[in-house]
Amino acid sequence: MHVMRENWDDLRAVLFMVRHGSLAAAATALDVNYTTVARRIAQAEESYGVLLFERLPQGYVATDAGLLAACEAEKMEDAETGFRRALAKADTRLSGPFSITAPQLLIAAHLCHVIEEFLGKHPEVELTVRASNALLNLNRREADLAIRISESPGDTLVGRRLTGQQTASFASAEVATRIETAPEATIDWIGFTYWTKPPKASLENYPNARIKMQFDDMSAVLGATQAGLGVARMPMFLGRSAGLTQVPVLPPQPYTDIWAVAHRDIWASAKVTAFKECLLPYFKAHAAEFMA
Amino acid sequence: MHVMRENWDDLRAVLFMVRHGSLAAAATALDVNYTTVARRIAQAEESYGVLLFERLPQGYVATDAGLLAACEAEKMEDAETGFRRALAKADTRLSGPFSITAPQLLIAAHLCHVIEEFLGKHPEVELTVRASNALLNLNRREADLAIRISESPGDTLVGRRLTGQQTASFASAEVATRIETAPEATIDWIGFTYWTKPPKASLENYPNARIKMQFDDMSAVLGATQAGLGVARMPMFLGRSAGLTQVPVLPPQPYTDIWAVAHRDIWASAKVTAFKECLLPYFKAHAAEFMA
DNA sequence: CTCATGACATGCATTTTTGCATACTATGTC
DNA sequence: GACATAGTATGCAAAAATGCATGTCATGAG
Repeated sequence: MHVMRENWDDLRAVLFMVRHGSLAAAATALDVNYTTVARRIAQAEESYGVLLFERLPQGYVATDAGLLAACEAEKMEDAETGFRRALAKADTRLSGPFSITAPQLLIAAHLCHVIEEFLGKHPEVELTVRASNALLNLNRREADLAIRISESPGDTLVGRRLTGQQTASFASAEVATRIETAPEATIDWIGFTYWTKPPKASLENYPNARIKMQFDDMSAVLGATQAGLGVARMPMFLGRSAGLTQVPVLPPQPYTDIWAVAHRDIWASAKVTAFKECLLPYFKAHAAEFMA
Repeated sequence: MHVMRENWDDLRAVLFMVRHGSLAAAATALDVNYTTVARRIAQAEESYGVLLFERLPQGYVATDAGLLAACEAEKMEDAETGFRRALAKADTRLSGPFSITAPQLLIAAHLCHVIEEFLGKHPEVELTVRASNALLNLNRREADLAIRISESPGDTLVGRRLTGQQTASFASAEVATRIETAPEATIDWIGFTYWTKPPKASLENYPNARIKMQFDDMSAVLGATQAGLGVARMPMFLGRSAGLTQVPVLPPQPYTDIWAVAHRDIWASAKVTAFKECLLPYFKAHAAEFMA
C-alpha cells in the first residue's frame, strides 16, 4: 500500500515552483536551497510516475500534470492555512507571534506610534511588521492584519475603515516661499510613475509647469521634494509628517481611504482585537492630519 | 516568513495518529518507525505552538487542536488523492500499477480466472490484488477497483452489478449421502458468527437440527464442511467451487448481489475498462454458478 | 504477585536529505 | 566575440531524519 514515501512536502515544492517560476525563486520562498526544490520535484515525479515539468533551456515549464498537481497542492495549502487560522482564532493569549503589514510610509509617519503603544501594553506579543507596498495574501496568512490604502476590504476579507484621505501638493519651505513670491515662474513637478504631465487641476492657477523628474517609488519622491527639487503630489499625511510645506499649486484632492483588514476568521481574535484598540483611537485622534 | 520548517508531512503523521490511535499503528500505516511518528508529532506541535496530543499513561490522546489538525489534514489528503485519481484517469496506458480488491473466497473460486485472462491480455500491467473482506476505502484510493458483495455501489462510488446470488446448504459427499439416507437423523450445522440456531427455513423439513460449531471466518466454515463435520449455509458459488454437494436441507435463499465498483473518476480509466472487459463476459458465462 | 503485553521514551549508529561549491548552457548586451 | 546573467545539474561533505535496541510505565491475566 504505502510503497510511496511521504510526499506531501514534495507537492509543496511543486506548488511553489509553479507559483514562482524558477527553482531559485521557489527555493527562496520555501527557505531552502534550490537544489532541494529540484530534488523534491524529481521525487514527486518518480512517486507519481508522471513528468510534472519539462526541462527546457529557459527553465522548468509545468506540464498539464504539473499544473494539476499545483492546483491540488493549493487546496492542501488552503487546508493547512485554515488550520493555522483556526488556531489563531482560538488563541486568546496576548502573547506569541503576531504579524501585521502596512505601507512603509504609513508606518514611518503614523503606525510606528500605534505599534509602540501596542507593544507597551502587550510586551509578550512577538510582533512582526512587514513594511511593504505589496498586497500580501491574508488568506494565505502572510500576515494576520493588514493596514491598506484601498476602497474596501475586498471580497474575502473583513475590515474597518480607519480614515479618509486627501492628497495635496507639497514642497520644501524654500521652494514654497519661491512659489509664493513668484507664482508665474515655472513649477517643477516631481512625478510618480506613469505621470506624463502635471495634474490638470494645478494648471488652472499655475499653468507654467512641467514634470521635472519621475520616480517609481514614493520614498524617492519624498526625498527629492525634501531636497528642494520641486513640488510633488502626495497624501496629506505624508507631506505633513515629512515636514514639507503644503503649497496651493494643487488644491486638496480626494484620495483612497485607509483600512484595517484581516481574514474573517482572524478578525475577532485576541491579538487583532487588542491591536485595533490602539489603532482606532489613534486614527480618531489624528484624523485631522489626513484631510485638509 | 518561513521560519517554520516544512510540515505538511508532519500533519500527515498527526492524521494517521488520530486515525489509528497509537504511535505503533500509525507508524505501520505510514510504513515508518513509530519513533518517527512521535517525532513528527512533536515537530508539528512545536511548529504550530500548540499541544496536539496529551501524553497519558494509556497513550496519546488528541486534544481539540489535534482533532482539528487531523480534520484539516484529511482535507489535504483528499486533495492529494484527488490528484492521484486525476492522474489515473488521464493514464491511457495499459501498463503500470493497477490494484483491485475482492473477497478472498470469490477470488479463489472465480476471479483468479478473470485475473489470469486480464494479465494474459495486458502483461505490462503491474496488478496488485488485495484479497480482503474489509471494505477498502476507494475514495482514499486503497484500491482502483473493488469487487464487492453488496446491495449497491454506495453513495460516492459508481459500479456495475455483475450477478445476483443465492445461498444454499452444502455438505461433503459423505454427509450428503447420510442426510439423504436418514433425513430424520440430527443435522449438524456449521454456523457463521452470531448464528444461534439453524436457519428457520431449514427446520420445516429437517426439524431435528443443531448448531454443532461456529466460526467467524468463512474459510474455516468451508474447511469444516469439506472435512465432513456438518452442513453449512454458504453462497452457491462457494459450495459448488469447493466441490461440496448441495443438500436439500435449506432451499436456495436470495443473497446479496456482486458488484464491481470504483471511484467515479477512475471508472472510465483505461485499466479499469480493460479489466471490466474480462470481468463482464466471465460473469455472463458463469451466471448459472451463482444461482440455483 | 508474577508475567506478558501494549504504549511510549531515549541514546546511538546509520541512512537520507540538504547545502555548498562548481560546472554547464542559453540569452542578451556592448 | 567577450562578458554578464539567469537558470539548472552534480559531486561531496555536513546536517538532519530515521531505525533500532533498550528502558520505563501502566494494565490485565492467571
